Amino acid sequence: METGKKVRVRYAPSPTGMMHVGNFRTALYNFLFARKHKGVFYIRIEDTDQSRFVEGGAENILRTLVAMGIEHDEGPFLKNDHIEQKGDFGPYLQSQRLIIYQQSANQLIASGKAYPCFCVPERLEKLRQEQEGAKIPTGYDRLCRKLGAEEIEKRQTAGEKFVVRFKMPQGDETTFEDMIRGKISFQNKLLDDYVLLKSDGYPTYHLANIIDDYLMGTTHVIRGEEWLPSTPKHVLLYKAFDWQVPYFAHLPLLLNPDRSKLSKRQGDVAVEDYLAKGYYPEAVLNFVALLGWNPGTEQEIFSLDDLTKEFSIERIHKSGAIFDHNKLNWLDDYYHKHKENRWLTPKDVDLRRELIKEFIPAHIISNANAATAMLGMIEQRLHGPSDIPHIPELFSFLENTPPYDSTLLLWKKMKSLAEAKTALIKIKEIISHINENDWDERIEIDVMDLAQKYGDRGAVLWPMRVALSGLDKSPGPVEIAKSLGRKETLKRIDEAVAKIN
RNA sequence: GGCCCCGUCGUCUAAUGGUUAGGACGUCGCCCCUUCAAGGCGGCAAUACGGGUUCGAUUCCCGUCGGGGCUACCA
Repeated sequence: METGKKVRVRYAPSPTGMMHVGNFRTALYNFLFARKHKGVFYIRIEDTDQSRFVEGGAENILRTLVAMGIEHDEGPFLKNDHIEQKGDFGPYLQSQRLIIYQQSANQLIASGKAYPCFCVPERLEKLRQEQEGAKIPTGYDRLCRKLGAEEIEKRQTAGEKFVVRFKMPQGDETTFEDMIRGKISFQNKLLDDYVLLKSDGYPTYHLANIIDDYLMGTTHVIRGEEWLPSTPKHVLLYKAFDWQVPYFAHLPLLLNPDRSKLSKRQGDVAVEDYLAKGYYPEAVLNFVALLGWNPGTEQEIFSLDDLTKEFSIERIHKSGAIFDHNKLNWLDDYYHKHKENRWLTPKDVDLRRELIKEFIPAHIISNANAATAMLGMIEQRLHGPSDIPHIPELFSFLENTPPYDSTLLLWKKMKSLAEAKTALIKIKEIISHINENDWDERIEIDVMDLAQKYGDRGAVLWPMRVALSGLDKSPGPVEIAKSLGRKETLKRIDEAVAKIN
């Protein structure tokens, strides 16, 4: 690593809507790297594509970062839902820096390292099709590179639209050192005269990114692997400006189960989606941090502080990692059971519980005790937030007993249904004496007491459970009775008794 | 097609020349037990393939195969 120079890294999202989990991981690793080296972590918004502008996109990203507990030192911040900027290298929104890019592009033209190109999109499209048809590599044919100063001026004054292209040096090769992958080189002759400035006056990513990384003092560029192929273009641009090239680290991609780049279409990809579903931010962060990196120990649970202490760029992997929901669910469940280890979610706030509440039937919600019991029962048996939408199917027996055969009421150690009937009648007798107000506390004591006296607990508990749920597999009978309330419980037992004749 | 990157259980990964190739998730089985779930215990499961280098390769080199990314006036 460079000696003496203070580390400055950034997260530079394009505000196109939601925050992709892969982008979140990039932000997290940058954050961790900065903290680890006592450097600066700043945010820059790369809003140079007018066609992809999304109202509120930048605000949304900032909000998500706050929700995930990732704090930056410089850049845009949200105050009362409005963006304000902090730091000495601003503005941090590229749309506010247009003049800088334009001047830089002109400077490159003046020094002969870039040139205006008047080729219209239609020509470029046709060219590309011809190249594909001829099965030769696609790319700009450098037609406008040959234009003389006179013609350029003539066409510009005539008001012809143009872009500015980089004059790619021919021959030789460009090599750079990636902190994760080592030395990588590309042949210059295979590189395109790519566009720096678009005809609408906005810069492309390549131009704006390099200028800003330089002007904002970026020491290390930590970004996704999808940028690896364009890195030589970036290196050459730095050199054209005679600027020092920063260190690069290209992170392995997050993958779909089929190993393609993690994308919408194959499930949720936005951090906001997971948060909205009731996942704990700690679980998402812990999970994502371990995709492509680990400290080499057998530790699985990491707080943000742990990560800050342990993180090292040397231990980042080279190959992509599949986003496996099973492990995310397991981690989420861990944080659900170990509130004390959560560092972000207020201990008394439980989004997951709020989401489950929405599935409790109206007639139950009016009975506070029953509602609490049902909530607890459902909560305990879910395998993760992804189960929440399936509550209606999973717990449909709470609404209505599914049709079931009376033989299901027969406990495996019983000889005849008459025994089951007797047991049910005894259960009914006992619990019908319980006062509505004492229901919650007495039901368990009385039922278990009866089961104990029977000598064979199953002889009481099995028929009761089936009577209440209509299922061969379900939560315990007492749990269900509490969730159902006194009236419904008695009704279902009566129905079961009536089935046996 | 061209360029670049990658390749340890199904998944996330540990082990960078010498391990019975370790852990976690999932899965399967057992125990517990009123069913299920939970919990406890245990099992199955991997170095892509072929050549080298070496006394010895998961580890270093080459090739093959496989996967992915990029190939825009998007980032």
